[in-house]
Order: sequence, then C-alpha cells, then structure tokens
Amino acid sequence: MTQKKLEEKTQQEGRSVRESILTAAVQLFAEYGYHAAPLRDIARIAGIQAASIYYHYANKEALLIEIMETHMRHLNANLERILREQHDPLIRLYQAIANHIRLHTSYKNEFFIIDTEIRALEGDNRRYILSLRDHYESLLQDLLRDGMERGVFRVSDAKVSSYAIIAMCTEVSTWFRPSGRLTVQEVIDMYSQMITQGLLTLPATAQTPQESAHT
Amino acid sequence: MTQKKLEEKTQQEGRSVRESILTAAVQLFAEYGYHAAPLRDIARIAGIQAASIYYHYANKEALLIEIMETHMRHLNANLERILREQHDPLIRLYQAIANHIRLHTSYKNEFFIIDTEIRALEGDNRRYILSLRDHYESLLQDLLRDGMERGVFRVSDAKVSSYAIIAMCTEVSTWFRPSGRLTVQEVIDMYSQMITQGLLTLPATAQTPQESAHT
DNA sequence: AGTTTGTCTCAATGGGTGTTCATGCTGCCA
DNA sequence: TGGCAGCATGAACACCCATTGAGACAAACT
Repeated sequence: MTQKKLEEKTQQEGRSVRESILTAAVQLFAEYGYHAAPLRDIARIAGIQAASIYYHYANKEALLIEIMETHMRHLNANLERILREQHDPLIRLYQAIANHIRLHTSYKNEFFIIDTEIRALEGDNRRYILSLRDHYESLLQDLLRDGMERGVFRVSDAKVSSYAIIAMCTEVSTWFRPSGRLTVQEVIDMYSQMITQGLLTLPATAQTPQESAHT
Repeated sequence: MTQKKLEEKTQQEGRSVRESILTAAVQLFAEYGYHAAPLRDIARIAGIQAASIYYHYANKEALLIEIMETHMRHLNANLERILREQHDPLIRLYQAIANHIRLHTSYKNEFFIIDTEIRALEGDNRRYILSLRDHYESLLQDLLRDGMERGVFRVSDAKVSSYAIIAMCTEVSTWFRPSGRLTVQEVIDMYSQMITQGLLTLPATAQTPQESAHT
C-alpha cells in the first residue's frame, strides 16, 4: 500500500490503527494495570486481532514505552520552554505548576500509567524512562535553587521541595474530573497558592512546633 | 499441635510461618507488583511450598488485603488518637504529618503497596480498603476545617488541601532511605514547614501571578 | 497480466498462573 | 499403642498469556 493510499485510509477511519491500539492500551493499562491487561482485550477494543498488534509494535512492552516516552517528553519540553522564556522565579514556578497540572488532567490515564507502571519496565527501557523523569526533576530543582539564590524562595532543600511539589501536583490526576466541582484553572491557582504561601494565615514568627511531636 | 507447642515453635523460628509468608508477599508485591509476583516465589522466600500458603490464607488476594488493612488501620488509629489528645490546630497538623511520614518511612513497602495496588482488589475488598482510605481523608479534612474556622489556617478548600498534603507526604516512601542524607525527623520538619508556610520568603501582598500563565 | 507490498488473521506453541486434592509427616493425647 | 490435629507437600488441573509463523487478501505498481 502506497503512502498516499495510507493517508486516505487514515483520514477515512479518523485515525490510524496504530493510534487505536495505543488508545486502547492506555485505557486498559490505566484501569487494570499493565500486567493485568491482556493483549487480546487491547486488540478487541482497537477492533483487530491480537496478532495484528505485532505488525505495528514489537511487543507489549513497546506499547508501554511509547505511552510513557511521548508524555514525559511533552512534559519536559514544556518546562524547558518555560525556563527559556520566563526568568522571574515566581512566574516560572506558577507556570511550571500550571504545566504539570494541565498535562496531568488532560492526559490523566497516560500520566497515571507513567506513575504506576515504571516497575513493569526492564533494563534499558526502565533506565530510559527514569532518565526522562530525572531530567524533569532536575529542571524543577534548578528553578527552585535559582529562586532561593535570588531571595524569592525561602532557602530549603531543593530536592525534597521538588519531590513534594511533583507529588502533590501529580496526584491531581487521580481525583480530578473535568465535569467536577472545580475547573483546571481553579485547581492550578489553589495548588500554586498552597505551594508558595502554605496553609497558615500568618507567617509564624515562632517555629513550627517540634516538641511533643511523638506521643 | 497444641497452642503451647505452637508458640514454642514460633519463638524458635523467630516468627510464625504466617508472618514469613506475609513478609515475603510484601517484598515481592512492592518490587514487581501484585499481578507480577508469582505465589510460588512468595512461597520460596518464605521457605515453603506454594500449596502450603493455602493452609494459612484463603488465596492470593487475602495476602494483599491483610497487608492493606493492617497498615491503614494503624494509620487511622494514630490520627484518631492525635485528634483526641491534641486540640491546637497547628500541633494537630504537625503530629498528623509526623504520623503519616513516620509510618510511610517505617513501612515503606507496605504503604507503597497500598498506594499502587488498590485496583488489583475487586468488589467488596476494594470497597472496604477504599472506605479506610476515605476515613483517613475525612479525619484530615476535619482537622483542616477546624483550623480554618479558628482562624489558624487560611481558608481554602479542605478536600483539595488534604489531597495535596497526603500526596506529598505519601510520596516520601518512594525516595526515603534510612541510610540516606536526611533523618525521618528532618523530613518531617521540612514537610511541616512547607505545608504551613510555603516556599516564599515573604507573604505575598499581591496575588500569585495569574496572568500570562498559558503560553 | 503478474508481482510486490502492506495489513491482517487463524491456529498453534510454550510457558506461566492460581488453586485443589489426596497424601504424608510429626508430635500430642487418650 | 492407636488415633488425631496441625501443617506441609508433590502432582495435577484448568486456564490464560504473549508471541510466532504461514498464509489470505487487497491495493498498487510494472
């Protein structure tokens, strides 16, 4: 089949078979987990036979990798652009949070898979996806450290802070519903406020209580 | 075998076979995931045959439930005690954070399983574990709402704030190492400060930037 | 026309899975 | 001494899985 004909067929079906397979995989990996999602079910949802998947992908793991790589690259590219275009630490942080939450709500299932199925990968594949995640973390850490040096952010452990920010913003994907009570923008502003200002009404002059913590 | 003799054997072996099975299950569920952890491997680590597991547990899912129930109950019981014994919102919050992080670092694997394998449960079991989680969330939300009413915490969405706090404190279990750079106590204080005071040096008189968020 | 190329399918393969069951062993008690 | 309860086992069962390979079919090219 020639390229011209292929594109016609793609347009005709609305999207290529390859995409149908990936969409089905996202759905089932997110719902049941990678290991509990049979290739046959993915094929059925995509409207083909299980064997046909192997024409488009090398194996089951290749589906997982493509899902993870695509969206991790997307996340990284956006953050890199923000760091390139903005230089005020507070605006950078806000936009980083917005980027993270927007992608994690727009591609709920995909990012949920990234968060829960890394251990299903093996060897080089695992290392590769982890390197993308590490890159994202270090970009955010650079942002935080720069803000601390400029006196905008309180001096703290940039690594730990980045983990905390990523964790809370990532988890939005587990409860957010587009039809729910809050809009994405509202969630972004809430998280931004919580991350920058915390929960207290007044800046504590005294320290956070550290006595009698343990009963 | 009489009860007395059973206990002797237990002491002798250091712990009962039942516990060995559970310990092995925790290890493998955390490392490979519930579905990817074969019962035969669990048995081998516990030093018995796969069939022997069925004398102690009804099936594989029973292992998962026991792990999840034990530690969710533990987490809840501690938070309930804190709310009973403490009434200052700030101390309550600090101790809630400390409790969460202490358990999530002491029982890393167990809580990691709770967070990632709920979808492996079915029907009533799933509902039961989810109800324990919901209970924990509502306890924390009560704590936050009370603090807001008393003017200690900035008024915000208690639900969303509780999700954010839980998410960031939970994720500690994925990176914390007892032999690492930070002690548990240091981590607790960092998170407590970040949650209550945020990242900024100064309380922002102006609003968090909301313009030009989207590129 | 015949040939090639892209796409898909059917049927089979080989291996792994949770679980069951009949049986064996061991120490206790009557 | 015989029988019983607790515990463990090896072998089997029934199923499900990812993957493969040979072939079917259609469209496109020569």
